Amino acid sequence: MLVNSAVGILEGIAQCKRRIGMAGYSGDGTVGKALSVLDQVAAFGRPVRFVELIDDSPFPKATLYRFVQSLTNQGMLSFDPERGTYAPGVRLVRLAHAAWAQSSLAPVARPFLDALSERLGETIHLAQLDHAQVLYVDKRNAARPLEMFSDAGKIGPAYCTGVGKAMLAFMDRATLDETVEQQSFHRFTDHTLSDADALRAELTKIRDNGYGFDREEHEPGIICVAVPILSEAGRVLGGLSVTSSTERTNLAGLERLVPEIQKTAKLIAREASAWRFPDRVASS
Amino acid sequence: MLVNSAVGILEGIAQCKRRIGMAGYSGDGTVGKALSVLDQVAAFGRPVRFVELIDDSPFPKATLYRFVQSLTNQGMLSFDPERGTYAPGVRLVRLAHAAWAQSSLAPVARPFLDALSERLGETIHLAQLDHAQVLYVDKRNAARPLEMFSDAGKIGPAYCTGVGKAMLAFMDRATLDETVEQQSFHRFTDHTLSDADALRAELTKIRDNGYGFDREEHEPGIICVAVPILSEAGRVLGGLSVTSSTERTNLAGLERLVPEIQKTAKLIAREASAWRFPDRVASS
DNA sequence: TCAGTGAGTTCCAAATAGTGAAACTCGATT
DNA sequence: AATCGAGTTTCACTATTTGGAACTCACTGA
Repeated sequence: MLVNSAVGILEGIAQCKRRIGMAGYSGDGTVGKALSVLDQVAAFGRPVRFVELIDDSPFPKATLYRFVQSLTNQGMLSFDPERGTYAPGVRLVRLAHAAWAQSSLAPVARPFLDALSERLGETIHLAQLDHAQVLYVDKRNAARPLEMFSDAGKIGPAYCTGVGKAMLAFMDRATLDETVEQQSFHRFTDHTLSDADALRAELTKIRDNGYGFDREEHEPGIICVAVPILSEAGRVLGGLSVTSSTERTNLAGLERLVPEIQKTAKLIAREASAWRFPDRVASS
Repeated sequence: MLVNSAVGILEGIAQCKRRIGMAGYSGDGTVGKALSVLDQVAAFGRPVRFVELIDDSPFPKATLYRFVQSLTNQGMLSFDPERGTYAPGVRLVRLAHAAWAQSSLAPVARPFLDALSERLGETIHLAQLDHAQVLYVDKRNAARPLEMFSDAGKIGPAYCTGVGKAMLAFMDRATLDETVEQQSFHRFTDHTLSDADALRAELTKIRDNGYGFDREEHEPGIICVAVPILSEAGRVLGGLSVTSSTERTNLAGLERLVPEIQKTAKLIAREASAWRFPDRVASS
């Protein structure tokens, strides 16, 4: 299921480009621009030369050069002097540790995922939305124990994954519109929903049912069922999915797991809202 | 061993502040300033309110406010509207995945760590230097399989950990001086080396031996033996350590493992150079 | 050996974007 | 109703960023 994530990344870039192309990107001044360079480097998936960056950058040479310098000084990029290449820097790993521990559902959800995994014996994904993409923050694999960053941090398209659609289905209207706008609708398989209308129709069904499927939409032979993780107020916190293959089961088989999955999603949601950091002693 | 890392972080902040205090910090313009805010948020270790940030920030309210806004828009910080708190954002997790895969020793070292772990049955750490601190990029735990970001991304002090000292011992003179300069020499235990001279003497011994110990210097009862991972040119790529407790073994016991550990370090180094791994992890 | 090329780096005047004191909003507290 | 403090916005001032252009340097091929 995650095999195609490289494609997902490429789409991500394509999307970025489009946005950049038109009317000035992100909009957060110098900081936003510099961070877009970080993304660009990360998206290459391999150490990258300065020229490669300049080739499709909205910034003029000198400007890009200074960004890259700054980011390197800051440890956000690491520079290989022998090859003259840049890669995302280790400082990010330190920061991500904090992010994962504080801003992701993963630490809270861990025991529940463990339990669900043990009971179902299938591959489980815990995901959140990062911009318009699905970001996998934890995973349980039937076969082998999870592997560090190799799984967490991966991204995938929102419009054609179970978790993606489950999360989209429960978003508020404004955010949804914005997010749908940014989907690439690349046709991974014959079953991929290929336009916004088809997606919206599907989302309506998912909202009604409370769960949704991935019907080999991302990868042939791979199916999954997913539910949203919702806060008490109804805000989308993340998504939870169980993945299998058409060889091992079918949609009906997955559907039978829904109550179990929903129960886990509820437990995670409850724990997430309960998991308040010690409130500061009111000094007044 | 990692329990005290919060203290390490706090020291890190203290160091930063000192540098900021004098002659304008990092020096990378707006980008550097904004990133220092990111660090500040991450260092709290919990979601943090705007006031808490302003309390010890070198920036005026409005300026800090804009930074926080930009970072939040960019997904580098996530904002909890219910609580009014900021935490490092999930975008970092995505970026770190790329960093970990491309700029760290971890992917390359994985099979060797697995093998060593299986053979020794003790806790193993793989670390690199990030600025003046030890950054753990992978870990094997005797008891349970490693856990995602919960371990990778943690940081610790360089002057009182096995891996830290092993790496320092083999650094070139200039970088070493600079790095020693930045150590806090906080006394975690009675055994902690508490000044630069003691550290330098210890480093000389480690350089001569080719390996070094942590003699309960960071945490009472916790001992470890560590070796550097050196490129063919003799540059420090990282460090590898085996940790245990005084209850289970002693320094002599750990010392017997050295050949095994060194062999693994060599294998990792060879594989890393084969991958033509970037020489320097941190900035120049 | 010497132009030619292209990656990477530096320069500087013009323009933009960042700065920060102060004022304002809004909700909670007295 | 008045006070307080967190968070947000404003705006004149100015420091920073911008980006075209020129430069260095290593490499290539005649």
